[in-house]
Amino acid sequence: MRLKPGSYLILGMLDAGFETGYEIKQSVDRSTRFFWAASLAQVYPELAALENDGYVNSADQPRGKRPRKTYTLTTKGRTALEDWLRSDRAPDFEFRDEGLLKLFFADAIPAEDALALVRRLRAGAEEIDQHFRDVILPRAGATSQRFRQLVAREGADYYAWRASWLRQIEAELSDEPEPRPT
Amino acid sequence: MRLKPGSYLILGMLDAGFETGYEIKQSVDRSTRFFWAASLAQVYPELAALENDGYVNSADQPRGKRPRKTYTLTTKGRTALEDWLRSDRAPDFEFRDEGLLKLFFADAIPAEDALALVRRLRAGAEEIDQHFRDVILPRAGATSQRFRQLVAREGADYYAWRASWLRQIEAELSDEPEPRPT
DNA sequence: ATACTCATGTAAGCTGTTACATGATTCT
DNA sequence: AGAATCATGTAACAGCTTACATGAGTAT
Repeated sequence: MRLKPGSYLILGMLDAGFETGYEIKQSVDRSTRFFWAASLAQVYPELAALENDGYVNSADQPRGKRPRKTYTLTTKGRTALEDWLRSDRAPDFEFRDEGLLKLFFADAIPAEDALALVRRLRAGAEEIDQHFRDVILPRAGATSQRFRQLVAREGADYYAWRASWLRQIEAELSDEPEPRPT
Repeated sequence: MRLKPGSYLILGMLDAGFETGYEIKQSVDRSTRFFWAASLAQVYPELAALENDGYVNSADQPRGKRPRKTYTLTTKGRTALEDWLRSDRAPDFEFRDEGLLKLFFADAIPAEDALALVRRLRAGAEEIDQHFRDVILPRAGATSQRFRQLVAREGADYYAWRASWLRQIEAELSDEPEPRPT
């Protein structure tokens, strides 16, 4: 099996000490989701495939009567993770940002509607910025993992930058009220 | 049919004056690809579906013996585009950035390998930054579409910001050489 | 001549999503 | 008692990619 970025996400989370599919998904939602998301329906089959190919081992560790399956990296899995981190293959990047797409086409609507669009995008960016400052940064500050903190700061800085960029556009657009017909 | 962001991408490109599937794909590769990409095998069937549902009309306009099919927006299509631009439904955003994912897990490898990773990411960001300055910004400057210029500037500023962010991380990591065993 | 660009499409397959299905444990 | 959280999976479908297939026009 050729491993894809999502596979490495799981190997990395296991290496970081998360043990079950459920925990991995939680951790993803709390940390990597802004640059790499995953759903449970992706995590469970991927764990099974990774076990099948010898990258991870599993053990049944029920809590009471609630079934629970913990996974650990095999040597092969750990090596694969390190090789990926060291490889210089150009990393995938794929951004799908519907907000920017709308902005790109905003010449098609009247200036006041375009201004409203910018306002909505600005509000959205501010909300995420706030979330980073209230939730994600403090949580990252609590770990000792240096790079995890770094990446959290990157996200925070990006959304702060984006919000301020949109505020500026908004100001520019507001300052030139469209010429009203007399 | 429920329209997805990719459908609006096509409606927007037609509205902007691009006429054929081939031209739309070219324009996407030159402009929106950094925040919304599309492949030809996506564009052609989507155009057919949009025509089927009355959002666009097509006409055969061969160039010599080379077949060529041009599309134009119908009133329904133009209205759909405007409604989308005006709607306040929270826009999709999905970032998949393998570089940041690697960085996030970089505590798993020795400091010097992590530094090499940062260097590679920095070089990648600088390359895209350069591409924006050499190719995308000048091209956008040539249009009269204000928002198109704005979005190009956003992309350029983002990659410039990202490159400088990575340069700073690189400097910080370089300044603390790992304690060598005596 | 040869390679590149213009131009349109199909087929097979991979990836990922939402919704479905189930049930135990803990908190209020 | 009821809601939220823990926990694991499957099924159907949506969306997109790569590769295939074809051919005309243009520039070197």
